[in-house]
Amino acid sequence: MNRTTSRYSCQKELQNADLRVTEARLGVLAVLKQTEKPLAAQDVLTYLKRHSIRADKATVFRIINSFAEKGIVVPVQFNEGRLRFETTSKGDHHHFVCDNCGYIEDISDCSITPLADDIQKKKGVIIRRHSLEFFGICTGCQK
Amino acid sequence: MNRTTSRYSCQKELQNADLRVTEARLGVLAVLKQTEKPLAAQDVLTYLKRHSIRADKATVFRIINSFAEKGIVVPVQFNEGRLRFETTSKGDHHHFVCDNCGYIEDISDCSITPLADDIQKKKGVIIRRHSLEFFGICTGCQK
DNA sequence: TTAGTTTATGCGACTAAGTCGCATTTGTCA
DNA sequence: TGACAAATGCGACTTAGTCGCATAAACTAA
Repeated sequence: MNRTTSRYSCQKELQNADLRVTEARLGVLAVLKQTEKPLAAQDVLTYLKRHSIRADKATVFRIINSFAEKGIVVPVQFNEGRLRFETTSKGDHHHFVCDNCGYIEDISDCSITPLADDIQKKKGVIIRRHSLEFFGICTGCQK
Repeated sequence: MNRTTSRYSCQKELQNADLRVTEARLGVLAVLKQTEKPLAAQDVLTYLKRHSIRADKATVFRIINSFAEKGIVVPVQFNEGRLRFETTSKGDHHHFVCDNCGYIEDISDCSITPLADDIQKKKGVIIRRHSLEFFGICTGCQK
């Protein structure tokens, strides 16, 4: 576990977000921070169980929702019938999802910001967030 | 009901897609074609009931899935915990969704195709579809 | 037009994601 | 340390979506 997922740094992050520090919240934050791909609530729950952190399903959902409200995580969806979440600390990026094997790859070299600015000007709306996902076949599944 | 949602044109479209023509399918296709914004299965079901077209929930899901397989509709997701669908006849476009009132606006003057091409080349993946949604506050909710 | 085959549908049961209320426990701060 | 507010566990619940199976309807060819 590196600096950004240490217990201490997670603790500070929760406090900065005005959230009480609990075992469950530390665990949820840690797994979301140390995992590459966006996680569904069920994945988080499994991780917590494996690390002997007691937390109910409802609690995990409540924690994730509170993180989302505070802007610590954002929802991501891959047409799976459930939401995934990832930390905002990863910065603005997008995803490629393989339709065949579910492989997820981050796409970071693709800026949408100018497009968003353009839309804001033309339509008069305020854009706070966007989601861009590409679906197709990964290199492995092409063989 | 105009030319593109007439019973006859829907009938032809189903036949072209190699799908049997049934009342339920005609109804689902018609409502998806004549509605501006993407619809959830429940919305379709409500429309069918209102038009006295008898169709079970499972049937509607099966119909929508078969349409998606044939490329007649594509899934759209707004972080709602359910999928919406819209006809592909609307062409490549994206959406702005108001976080406050749920208002949906089509964004058509925003081309992602060059970006997708770029990613395909760089990463070696094949991109078949993408989804781009903007979330924020619509003009009405800013007042 | 009809008989026969294939496919779609209705029904009901089921799963999985996510929510909610309420009693209890835990974190925080004075 | 004690009081209060907030978080949690539990269980019931809702909603999206799926599945199997018997029946009904659509297509095909004669």
